[in-house]
Amino acid sequence: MEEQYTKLKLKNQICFPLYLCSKELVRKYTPLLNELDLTYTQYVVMMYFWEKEESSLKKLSNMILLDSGTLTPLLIKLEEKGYLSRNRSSKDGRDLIIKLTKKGRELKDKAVDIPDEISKCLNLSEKDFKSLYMLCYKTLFNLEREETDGNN
Amino acid sequence: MEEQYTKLKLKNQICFPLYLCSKELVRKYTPLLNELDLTYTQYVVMMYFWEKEESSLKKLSNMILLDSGTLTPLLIKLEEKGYLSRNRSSKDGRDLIIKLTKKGRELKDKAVDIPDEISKCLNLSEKDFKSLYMLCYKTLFNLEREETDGNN
DNA sequence: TATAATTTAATTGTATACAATTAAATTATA
DNA sequence: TATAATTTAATTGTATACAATTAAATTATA
Repeated sequence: MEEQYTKLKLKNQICFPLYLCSKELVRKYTPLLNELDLTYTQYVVMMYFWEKEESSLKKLSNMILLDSGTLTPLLIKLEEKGYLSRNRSSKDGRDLIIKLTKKGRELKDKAVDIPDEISKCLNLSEKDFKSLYMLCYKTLFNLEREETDGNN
Repeated sequence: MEEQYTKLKLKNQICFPLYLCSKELVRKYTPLLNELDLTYTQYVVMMYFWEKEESSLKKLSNMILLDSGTLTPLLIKLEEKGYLSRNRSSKDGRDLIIKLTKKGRELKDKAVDIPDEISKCLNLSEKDFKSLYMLCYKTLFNLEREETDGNN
């Protein structure tokens, strides 16, 4: 008859292992990223710019799902480290244009071994890796869809 | 020949969707938990105590993988809200014994619908839910195993 | 048994993360 | 065209999260 509380048990939550997984994985990155003087979120931003070279804050924000409240101070730090530049768009004075600097581009070479190091810690089969990957994106898609869905 | 940087692309990271998934799922909880005057982490702690009624900080810490630096201020807040009590163990003065209060126990009834609300947002099939669940715990196990493994 | 080593929680300092608000610039419209 | 609405980034305030350190209590050992 305790049935009504079953769903509240920690072991029945998906959020809990997801949260732990993400948190502990980020923690694995920390010692590797310390050598590049980056935090995990800064690393995500740098990965974005290693691919894109240049982007507005808005585009970055939409891609990595972090708002200006998080990104503005973080980007200022990356600018201070010399990895990025921040300038207003001449076309639209509201937009902030962020560019990878030479120093930022060079950092990529120092980061190149990190994915393999992490893979070793993860120790997942190709099949499991792909399943987890797909399920995360599927879940993310479902969660984001609700956002714009309105109230149905 | 760009091969060496392939693994650094955001779309090839598992950490990134995991991190987004966890973050966005936590964000789904926020409006529901606001009604109970809880944050997500506070909710996790309360779920733990709804099952256990009583625990030391050490046991809680081992279970939810958060250290005293995070938990001490959080538990103080939950104590101030009247959901938990905090007292030193009489057996071992280093241990902190945390107990669910009557008010904390009553909060459980207000939380009982949250799991279903979240399930709706997640919108995963039984099969996908179970896969994601297992993969998260498997990954978590692998990540934690490394911790005690030493350096092999 | 006195001291060293260990264990446990608390504290300190830094870095997100985000809701809510503010400020500036642009676009839409009366 | 002047004003209202919208868009964008920055700011403010609160709450984690964690590494490193400190302080108190207990346990191990010389």
